[in-house]
Amino acid sequence: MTKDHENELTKERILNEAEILFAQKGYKSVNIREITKAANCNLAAVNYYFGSKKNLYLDIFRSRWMARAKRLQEFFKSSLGSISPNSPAKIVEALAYTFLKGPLSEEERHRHHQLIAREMAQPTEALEMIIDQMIKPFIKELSDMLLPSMSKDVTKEELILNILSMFAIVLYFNFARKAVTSIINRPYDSEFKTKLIEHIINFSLYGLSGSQKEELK
Amino acid sequence: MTKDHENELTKERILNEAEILFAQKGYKSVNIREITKAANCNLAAVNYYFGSKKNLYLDIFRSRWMARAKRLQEFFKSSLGSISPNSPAKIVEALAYTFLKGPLSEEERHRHHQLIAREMAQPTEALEMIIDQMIKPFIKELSDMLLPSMSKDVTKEELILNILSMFAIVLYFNFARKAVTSIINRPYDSEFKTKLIEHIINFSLYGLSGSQKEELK
DNA sequence: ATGTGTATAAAACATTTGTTTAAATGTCAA
DNA sequence: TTGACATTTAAACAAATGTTTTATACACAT
Repeated sequence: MTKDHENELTKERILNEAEILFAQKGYKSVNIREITKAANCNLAAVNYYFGSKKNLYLDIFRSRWMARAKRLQEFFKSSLGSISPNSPAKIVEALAYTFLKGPLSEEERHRHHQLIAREMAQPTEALEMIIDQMIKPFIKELSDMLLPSMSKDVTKEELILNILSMFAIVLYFNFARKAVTSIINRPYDSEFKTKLIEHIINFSLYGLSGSQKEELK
Repeated sequence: MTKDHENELTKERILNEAEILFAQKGYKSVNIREITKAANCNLAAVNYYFGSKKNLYLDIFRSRWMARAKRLQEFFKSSLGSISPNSPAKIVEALAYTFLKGPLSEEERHRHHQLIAREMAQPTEALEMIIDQMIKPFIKELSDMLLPSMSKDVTKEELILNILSMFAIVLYFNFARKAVTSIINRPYDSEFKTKLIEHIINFSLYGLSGSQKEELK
């Protein structure tokens, strides 16, 4: 097949299956034979299309992960509407909804957060790209949105720490599902996720005081 | 050397070096040759003392990680003092201090959280043990401490979610250091950690509202 | 000193794994 | 149909890796 006809079926299948496997098991634990087997193609296809296993991994971040992150940010922005300035409550609600329900399927969301969690635990070139091109700009936007509502003596750095803490929670409940379901002792189903969103919004806005007795606050 | 004399030097050295390497690079990315080289012993020593690489990994959790987790919990409890009941503020302060300063060295703390983060992303037998023997009992204790201060309509499950969110933040700032320092654009030094503790306490207690303008709360 | 069990050492082994090669197959334009 | 190029396939390769084996060194009770 010629390039013109763009039969990328094989290449696409490899990207799809490899992403699933890397998310599930991590880079080192996945071998090319199981990728090509899952993608129903020959062993040599990975090196033929991507040059190396390492580069396939990076390509997944370049072509798949980044696109999805962009989708998430677009979804977040459009779900905020055009009313500006937005209250912190609205922003947090939109964030929690976007990253726990939102445009991604359950499997996609899980994959997305598994991959980024692995990168954060053990950074490769991919992390630098993600931080520079996606995370930093997004945090900048969020900072600008939140800043008008913040107390004067809150520094930019403190604001960023607040944003990171929200993401830390979202990340945790997405990538540590096994631990969460085992500790909470209930399945990670749609009903639980609804409770989770409610919790994350409440905790991000008010912390423990959001659950405390009125007279103690 | 006989068993009586307990020359565990080699075995101990292997445990020490292997833990460092597993924390840094993950199970699959560490090979026995680099462990035994770091521990200054023969290649066969791992299989001689531990039977297999897998079992060495599990032994690290059994003998090292669990002991350290216990140390942390003891430190937390003793830093709370015997005054009971404790306010949520006191509890959160003691938690943040214990897990970000506290009894562990910087390297130990980093290792500790790297290992548990990896287990949560990709559970092995170790995670079940950790959850059953350490995390669940600790969460139970914290729940009992916090419950008296909670609003009547807060369920036990919601309380656990609150506790997990606090740990999610602590975990994140400990295991994702590279990402954090890159985003914040400052080194992960003692000064930063002091700010971090302050932030975690404030965010865990009051969320974003702890940084908002008074008139907007 | 001798024998017994422990510990260390070096080498060998069998798999696994990423990559390369070379041949075969397929596609399409001229 | 033919030639040129893209794709697929099977086989081979070299390096890495967990484990086992066999021999040697060591410590200590008898």
